[in-house]
Parts: sequence; structure tokens; C-alpha cells
Amino acid sequence: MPELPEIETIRKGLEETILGRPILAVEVRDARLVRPGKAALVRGLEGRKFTRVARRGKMLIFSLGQKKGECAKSYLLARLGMTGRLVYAAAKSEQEAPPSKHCHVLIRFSQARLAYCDARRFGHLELADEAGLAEKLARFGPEPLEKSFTLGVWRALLRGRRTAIKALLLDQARIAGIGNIYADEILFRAGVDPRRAAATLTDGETSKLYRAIRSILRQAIRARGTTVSDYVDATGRSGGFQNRLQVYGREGERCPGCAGKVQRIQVAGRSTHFCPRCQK
DNA sequence: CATACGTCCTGCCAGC
DNA sequence: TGCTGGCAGGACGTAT
Repeated sequence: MPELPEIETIRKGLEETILGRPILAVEVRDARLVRPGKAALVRGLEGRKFTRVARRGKMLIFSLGQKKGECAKSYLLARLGMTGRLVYAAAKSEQEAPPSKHCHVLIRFSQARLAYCDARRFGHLELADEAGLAEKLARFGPEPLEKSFTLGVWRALLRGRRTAIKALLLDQARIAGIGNIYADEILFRAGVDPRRAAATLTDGETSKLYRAIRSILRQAIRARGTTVSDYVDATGRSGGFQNRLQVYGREGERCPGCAGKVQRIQVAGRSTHFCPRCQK
């Protein structure tokens, strides 16, 4: 479930804790979640330091410090899928037991560790060089909270698209970082029916949606993300935005905007919550 | 190219 | 009580 606001919250938390600390050891407990492989990941991390934590869409990008005599830059990329977690915690000893059976990679620092856990194993950690990173980055659509994501850019994205507007919001190659929960909340805020073909939105609807994207994502970041079931931040703390959800997970409840009820349907193969009276 | 859909994985819960 | 089937969904591969 981690979407842009959750990943951004994790990013900030890690930035405050892991930068500059030597990586003493890396333990890979499930090699399926590690690319290109266990040995390469261990070799690529041990003895280095994280120098920067960035984010693109729902992907975390850790810059790795170079060893003496090296000139090639390398990165650790993390995708958390639906139930992935990256939790930093103090560790009393290097032999300390892993935090749970779903923890697949442990990155050990002096007196602390970063645990990568994922109950459903949809995510992965990947070691990449400059070219590998560039290839990944090229697949993302615009970053919705950046200045360069203007109303004009958004309008151009919808032009000619016959796909449902919700499917477009979820398409990371069109716009980065939005997942199922925020897509529903954004569409509710904008008063747009999730099934509408993207190109049929009026100028007014398009700009309402643009403002809703930016405002919902910003509010959710301020609330430290949404915890519906699994999400916790880099310190193991739940988010706060779940209390402010208007339609997601509220099937059958009264719409916050009218006397109608929130409905749940399938759009783009995803469970979709909306109010048929408020969203046209 | 654009769009749609199946697949991966495990936990959980409704229903029998 | 214990089992089963369906659902949750991010990203990618394949099909149309």
C-alpha cells in the first residue's frame, strides 16, 4: 500500500538515520526479493555507506558511497510493493534475531539495523549502476509535486486518452506515485467519476483534478501517510491520513458530501470507491 | 503505440 | 471447528 506519501515519509525518516553510517553486514534471507542476486547485493553494500536517499514515484533510491579507487556510482533501489517495509531500529548485538518472519534482508550498522520486510513479497531490493538507474527512471511519468508538473503538462497527459481516468492516475508511466487509495480520494475531491474516459474531462474538471492530485498528496505527506493494514514508516510508526479518507474503504457509508452512499465497483481491475451523486 | 488483463505472493475473512 | 475460495494490489509481462 505504500504510495507516494508513504514512500516520502519513509525517505525522510531514513535520511535522518542511515546516512554516513558504515554498512557492516548484509543478511539476505530470501534471495527472491533481491536483484541481481544475493551475492551481488551483499558485495555491493558491505563496507559502504548510504550518502543520499531520494524518491521517484514509489521507488526509493539510495546512493552508495564509493570505495577507494572506484569511480563508478552505484545505487540501491527499493520497491515496497504492497506490504513492504523498511524499518530502522537500534540493535543490541549483531546476532540479534530478525524482527519477524517476513523480514527478508537485514542491513547492519553499528548498534542499529535496517530491516526490509514484506509479507506478500511483491517488492524487491535492487542494486543498480548509473545506467541501470537511468533506465528505471526513464519509465516514470512526471512527479506530481514538482514545479515542472504544471496544469499544462497534466492537460497534455489526458489528451487523446480513452482509458478510464482512474486507470490513468494509476499508470506510473503517465504520472508517478499514485496508487489505489489516493486515486479514489483524488477523484472524490475533484468530483469526477473514476470510469470517465480521460479525454472527455472538461477543462474545469481537468484543473480540479490537477489541484486535487497536488492537494491530497501534500496533505497525506503532512499526515505521514495512510495506514490501512501494513504501512509503517522508517521508525515503525503508523500514518495518520487513514482518519481523513473520504471514500476509500467506506463502502455503504454515507458520502461526506451528500446524502448518498459510497459505492464500491471495479475499475481497471481495482477496487474503486466513489459517490455516484458527487462524482459525475 | 495504446490499452487490457493475468500473474506473482501471503494473510485474512466470509461462508459452509 | 476446519477448510476453501476470493480478495487485497504494485508492477511487469503478454496479448489484443
